[in-house]
Amino acid sequence: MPEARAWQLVLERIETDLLDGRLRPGDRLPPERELASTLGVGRSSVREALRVLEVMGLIRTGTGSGPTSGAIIIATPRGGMSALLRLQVAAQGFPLDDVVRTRLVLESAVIDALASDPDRDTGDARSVVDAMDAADLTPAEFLSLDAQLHLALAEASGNVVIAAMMAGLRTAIESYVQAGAEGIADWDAAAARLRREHRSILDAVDAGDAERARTLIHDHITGYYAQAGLARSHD
Amino acid sequence: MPEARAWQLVLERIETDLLDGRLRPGDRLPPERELASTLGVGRSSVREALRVLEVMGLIRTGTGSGPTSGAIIIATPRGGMSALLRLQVAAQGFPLDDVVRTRLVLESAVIDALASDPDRDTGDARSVVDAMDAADLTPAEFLSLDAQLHLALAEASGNVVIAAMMAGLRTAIESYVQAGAEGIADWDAAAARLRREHRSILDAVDAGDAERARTLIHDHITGYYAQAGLARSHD
DNA sequence: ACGCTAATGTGGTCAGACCATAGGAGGTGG
DNA sequence: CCACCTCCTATGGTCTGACCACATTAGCGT
Repeated sequence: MPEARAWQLVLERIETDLLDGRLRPGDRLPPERELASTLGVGRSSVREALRVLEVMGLIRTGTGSGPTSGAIIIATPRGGMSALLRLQVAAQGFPLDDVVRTRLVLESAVIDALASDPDRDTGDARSVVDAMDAADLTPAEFLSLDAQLHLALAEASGNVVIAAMMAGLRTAIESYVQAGAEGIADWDAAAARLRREHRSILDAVDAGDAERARTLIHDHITGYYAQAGLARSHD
Repeated sequence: MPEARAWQLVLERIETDLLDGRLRPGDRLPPERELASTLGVGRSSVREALRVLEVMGLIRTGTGSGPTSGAIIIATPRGGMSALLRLQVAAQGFPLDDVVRTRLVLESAVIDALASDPDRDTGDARSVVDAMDAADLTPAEFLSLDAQLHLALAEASGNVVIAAMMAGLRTAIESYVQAGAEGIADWDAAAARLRREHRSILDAVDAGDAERARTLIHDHITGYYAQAGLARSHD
């Protein structure tokens, strides 16, 4: 039954080491050659496993010598989630429509949690909104700040899983959002509207009006996708 | 500027081929050796990229000859999402608590969507609930069916992104759920309660009572985690 | 004590070899 | 002509060994 492929063995070993606490964030993995001989597999198999961990955001690899070299546990979930969602959308495993709807669900949850949390800190989000007032922003720059804003809100809600998913969903549809922006006739008017909506949402959140904030964010997102020609016939 | 590492080049090539429609689900990738020579990289670099795609659920590889051999685009997001979330939880990138809260958000959204959809089909979910009535189920079997039930609901809602995320979140905390079950003193009573709650939820959904269904699913999940000793102090 | 240089440790990559497997081609016997 | 068996071929899976690039460190010479 030794069906397990060599690289899976490496992956499993590292996973159990993580679960059992033998490996913790910040730790360095053994050198590839050592891992290979320890586990009785070839170095190429070790590398395949490490590559997976790297793309998933669990490790960072560095050449050379010293404390920053080798494979280090970092556990930054953003990159991995983005890569996964982007590739799945590209491969048509995730319909664009479902991505947008999922974003709507998560965004609503974030806004709801924030508005209901008396200890909320929307300072970062306010800063981004202020930065979006600059008059000479290109659509690309504006949309980049928009992504930052929504991400800042997700982070302020304190749920790293949701924040990672939001970042990933946004990345996955980034090129489509970009393309949609170019199809908007009066960009300045659209941007002005988005600015107003952002402030309204933040005001509702800071006022603790969860219901109003939820409605606003819903309309904000569906409105944009409708205008950019990305939405289907859903609510 | 040829900073890109060889395997990233392979990954990018495949991604752009997907985005441009040169590769579609069901298609076969060129053989590893051919890809390597085409892109001017070594075969091991190609393999590292393919390994990433495989773990993310984009391709399936098969040895031998014929139409089922080679790397085939499949785009089944479940496996990739599960692997990512499981590893991130193991590496402490995702706190268990946030995973549970995210599950709550998604599950509520699923139930809400189902209850509000006049064309809903909860037949699969009903079947699983019926199967859970078997008297001689071990806790492990019972929990496995429970996972199936929640997944069936997610699928019935028609959003594959949410379904994949739910499956992944469940996988990520599977071992903890399992451990929690063993710590429950009166398992039979707990299981009976879960059965009742499942039926109540399905009844509310089929009755189109979204609000009641939402409340029930919330209490269902938080109740279990509280009993299994997995929950923190949140609502 | 300082500064340059060589050695060392590490990931990144490639080339080549071999194995296991699955299908197909082609021969062989009925 | 067909059925079966055998060998060939294409493919992924793995290992080994060899380089390279890079960053640190040890050691040497002044």
